[in-house]
Amino acid sequence: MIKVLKLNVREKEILLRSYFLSELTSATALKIVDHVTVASHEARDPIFKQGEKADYFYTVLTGFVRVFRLSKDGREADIGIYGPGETFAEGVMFNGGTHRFCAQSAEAVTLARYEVDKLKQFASQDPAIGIALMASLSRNLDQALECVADDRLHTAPQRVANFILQNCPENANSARFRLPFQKSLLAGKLGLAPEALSRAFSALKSAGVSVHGRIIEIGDVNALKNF
Amino acid sequence: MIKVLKLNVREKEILLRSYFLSELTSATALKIVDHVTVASHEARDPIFKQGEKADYFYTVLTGFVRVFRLSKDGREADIGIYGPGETFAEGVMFNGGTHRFCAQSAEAVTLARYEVDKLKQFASQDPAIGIALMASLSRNLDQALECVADDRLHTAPQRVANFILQNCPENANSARFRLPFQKSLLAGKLGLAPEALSRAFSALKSAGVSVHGRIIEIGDVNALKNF
DNA sequence: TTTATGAGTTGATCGAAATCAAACAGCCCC
DNA sequence: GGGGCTGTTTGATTTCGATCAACTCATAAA
Repeated sequence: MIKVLKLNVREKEILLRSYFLSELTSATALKIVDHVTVASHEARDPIFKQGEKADYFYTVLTGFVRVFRLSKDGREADIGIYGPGETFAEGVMFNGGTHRFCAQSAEAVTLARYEVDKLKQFASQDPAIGIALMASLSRNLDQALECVADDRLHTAPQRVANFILQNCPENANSARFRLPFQKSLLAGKLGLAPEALSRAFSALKSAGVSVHGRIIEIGDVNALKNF
Repeated sequence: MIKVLKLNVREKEILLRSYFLSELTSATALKIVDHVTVASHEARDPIFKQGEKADYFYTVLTGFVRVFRLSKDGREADIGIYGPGETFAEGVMFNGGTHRFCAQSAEAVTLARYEVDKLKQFASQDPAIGIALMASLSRNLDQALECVADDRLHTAPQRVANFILQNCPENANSARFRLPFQKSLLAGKLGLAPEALSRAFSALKSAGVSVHGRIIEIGDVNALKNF
């Protein structure tokens, strides 16, 4: 079930700090925010499906969104998980206006929706808007390329180690953090079956990683880097 | 060995028809072309290396370029092969000015080089330039996401079948084309070892595909789609 | 307290592709 | 023609992760 609303104050705050809009002067950002609508989705709602006409692209305000390809035989492959402040599906502004992937709320989410036509119009008037969109596209492109390289070079435990390291403060040698979403979602993001993720965590015990529910504890960050 | 030159007439033609510049009015495109330099590389020359400062991004004029991640232990994973008219490494305009991947000429290539600073300046003055760059980024993003999905959903023979189908005319039921580059390069692009590509071609014989050197013949396009 | 439900783990098996090794084909050069 | 050199193929083996199935654990519902 979707509810569409205008932004409240808190949502506006989040949006202005998002990767996309934070690149802009506040005057410009506010002009865009004025044309944004909010969509709320319950857990596991479809947001859009591949093949559908694309009228919007999105920035996540709260929750996590799973973007995936659905194959002919019904299997799904995740191509990205997007959280608060991240923008997804901006590609539809240039690829003929059709979604090439499916998107689904992993849990209850609120999304800011940008109208494609409106944003195109804005971008054609103000170079700064195009540049901010480029930065967002570029960020997502880098992540996708990183993902391809990671898939092709590293084993399951190594990919999990990488993910953990991305969530550690840079300098400390021991750390602890909480997974922001379900393990099954992380598995998909890393291109693994849930069983493989579980086994990968086991394998990382020897490198000083311990897992209690969603809490990950890292005993020795350097050991993990060399795994 | 690199030689840097100004564009000749033929190269200018190719460049104006490239995915990036063809999005622009010819006046705007010509203004950009005026600031482009040409770099020629022999086969297997490094073009840039990951970690290097990035002063340029590129459009291929002739030949093919291989972009890849080099891992700590010296293995390489391709993240893209770029041919005539395609633009690569535009991401460096926004990711802090450092190359995150290596690029190498697969064979003798000529490249058009755009100065990052100059292009940023142009983009901040003329919205159309930003939009053209976005289209290029968007194209490369789509390809990268497609690649992730393909890797994760399909077996080696299926990925090869997909590649072949992309090179077939849409309607005909039998077709024939010539690989534009070495099989080992194709293997890398598809995330396969050369041996696996070879075996994948063998597996596709049963679907009516025959291979003689670089010539690929497809007997039954529909059979290939259902492989 | 039971029962149900969903997430996660553990075990056993299977399959796809990497790896290692060797044979083979084309091609340029002497 | 013979000798490299490179690219490709074929064969044997191994490894990683998917898959299927059973089981644990926690939480919610009855």
